[in-house]
Amino acid sequence: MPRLAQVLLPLPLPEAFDYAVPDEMGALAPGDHVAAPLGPRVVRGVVLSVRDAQGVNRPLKPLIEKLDDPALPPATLAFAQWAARYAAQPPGEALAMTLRGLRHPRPKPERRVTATGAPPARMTPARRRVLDLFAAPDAAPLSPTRAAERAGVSPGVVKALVEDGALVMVESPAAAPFGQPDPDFEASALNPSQAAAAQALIEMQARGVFAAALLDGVTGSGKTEVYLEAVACALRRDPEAQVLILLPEIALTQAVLARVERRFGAAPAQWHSGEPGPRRRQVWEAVATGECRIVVGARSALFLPYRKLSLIIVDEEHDGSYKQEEGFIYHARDMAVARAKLEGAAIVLASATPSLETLWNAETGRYQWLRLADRHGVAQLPDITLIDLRAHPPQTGRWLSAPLVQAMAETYARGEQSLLFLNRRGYAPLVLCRACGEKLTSPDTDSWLVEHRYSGRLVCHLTGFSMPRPERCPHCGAKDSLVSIGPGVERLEEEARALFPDARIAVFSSDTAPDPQSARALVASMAAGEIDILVATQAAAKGHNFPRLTLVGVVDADLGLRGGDLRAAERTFQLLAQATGRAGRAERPGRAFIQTYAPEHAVMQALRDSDRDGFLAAESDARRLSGLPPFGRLAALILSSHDPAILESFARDLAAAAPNGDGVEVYGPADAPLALVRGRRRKRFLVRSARNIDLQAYIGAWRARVKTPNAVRLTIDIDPYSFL
DNA sequence: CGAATCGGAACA
DNA sequence: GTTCCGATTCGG
Repeated sequence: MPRLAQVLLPLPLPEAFDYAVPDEMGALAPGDHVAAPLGPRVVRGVVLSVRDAQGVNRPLKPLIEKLDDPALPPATLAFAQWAARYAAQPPGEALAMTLRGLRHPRPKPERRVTATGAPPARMTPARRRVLDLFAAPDAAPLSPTRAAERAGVSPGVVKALVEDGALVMVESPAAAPFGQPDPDFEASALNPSQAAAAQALIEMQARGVFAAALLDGVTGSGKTEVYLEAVACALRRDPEAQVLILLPEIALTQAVLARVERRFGAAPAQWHSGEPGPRRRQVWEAVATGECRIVVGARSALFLPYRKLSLIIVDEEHDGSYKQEEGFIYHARDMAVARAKLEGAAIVLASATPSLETLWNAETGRYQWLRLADRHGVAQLPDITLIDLRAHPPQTGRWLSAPLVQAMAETYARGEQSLLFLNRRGYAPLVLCRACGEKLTSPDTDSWLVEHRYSGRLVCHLTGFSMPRPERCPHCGAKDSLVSIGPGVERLEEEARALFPDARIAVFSSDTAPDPQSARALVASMAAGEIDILVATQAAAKGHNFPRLTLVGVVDADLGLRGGDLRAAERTFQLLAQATGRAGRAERPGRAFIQTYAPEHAVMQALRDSDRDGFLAAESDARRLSGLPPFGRLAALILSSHDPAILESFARDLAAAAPNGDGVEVYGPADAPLALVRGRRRKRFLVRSARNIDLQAYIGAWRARVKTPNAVRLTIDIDPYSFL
């Protein structure tokens, strides 16, 4: 009986394709890679299933060959398909993410030298020192540069010895970019609270089935040590077990990598976009074969082909950068939980400010809730004061109120450090023309141009467009009529300099610290006390310990609350809690001042009282009443087109075609908050449903009722986070 | 995703 | 009538 294979191709096709399996191909199993003909070309595909070709009613093309890449484990394949369905994307898109690491070339073999035993034609002291490196019978080959370094000679000496025949060049496969971890290498001492949490995580894993835990502890409570014990436990329990540690950003990666290496005596594999291609290929293969046991990575590491994934850690689980907003839109934290379920693995979500969704899962008992109460050392939480800007308005063109300036002066006089927090890059968020009132925006886009004084340019933070600050208004041509409206960190720095001319002042934003190295340098200089006043965006809000920092001023606490998306209050609370948490981390007590026009707002009250649980309870009640996540499901449909008329009429057609479903409400179409981006006009629908409704199926049925015109792009965002 | 094909515009 | 280019469609 001829056989037929169902093959998933890593392309945006609506379903898997069937191919005939040539008789001579031999065994073919799900997960195997094959070369399949597609139209005029040959593409890679992955076998989903093989069955007898009975009742096939169309002629099938035969597969070309079986490829010898390591097969995708069943759970990896199942996860890719599940993820695609959840995100309402074609299944091949998820497979494409899984196969991403295979597209890079393997690293070139390393060339190293070793001694042949033959004496060189001529012996010198330098040559002697090189040959001595290989004197021991079990001496390992070294790279030429490393041999020269170790012997303290120039590279030419090594090269000459090779030419002489005393050394020989050997090629060996590139070394793995990770080591084999030893779970007992260097366990850290845990305080009682940490030990109890670690023990709970060990017991959770002992059950050997899917289980989730929330590791909930303020900054400095030592979450990392606790979850590394859980990692050790996973490695110890099963010599083949693999662990994934997910991090929101590359900037954080370095610190965590160092701690993992210290704990297990070996560097973990890294997985993020900054890694060179050949290294990613190596990690991909080692993950698939099971050779690599710990991966520390960004969200895309979730799609790697783990052979035996036993534990997933999601660090800073509340962080918004887990949500991928372009292409394949997904939330890595939520998908990590799904993957753990499919793998029968354990998962630990760690945060000082857990998301409402996670907290709700902890409250309802779906996740085990582990609280780390103790703070490392003697630091205490800062004393928080709300400054009502209606009562203490700064002068025009100034942004710091009198009470905050007073506190800064006291702090400076004591030789202690202040941090001014304003989550706004550049000098001014808006430039407008005094003559004609025109607001300067990016070409074909509604978003304002932000003035950057350091670079002298106007920059669009949305599209990346930038231009020199013009002399004349581009709209009416008036000269010197452009005025900068509102503050950014650069302008705040200017104000701080005017107030404290002798203070050492620095700005910390993604402009002054664009890469991890410069960020580390700034952090080090702050920690060393070389800065008196640091003006910072959220780049500095998390993770750094500044012992001499005793004052945090939040310049515009209301900033995040505007714009009105459903997580605005939650995000503001998380961000400001982290920012104010910077103060007073050592022996000195800290103070935080929060400038706001709405001191009566629940977010501000909760911040003042350090009442996270109270705030979240109130926020959670509000969401329950309105049926928003996590109490209901939410999805966004975003339509965009260069042609406003087609967009308008399609939006109307789509609205009319929305199926009536019990427990589903469709809102829209509405203009997206940024209605025009890069010349494309955008409209949004929002779909809300009860938790028990299959929202993806509803949207699928809806979309099938109307043909999307070619001029319109339709994007589906399940569980939207951004409302732009 | 990428090749093939379609269709309109520009050209001789 | 021919050629060229961008847009659209199709693939098992």
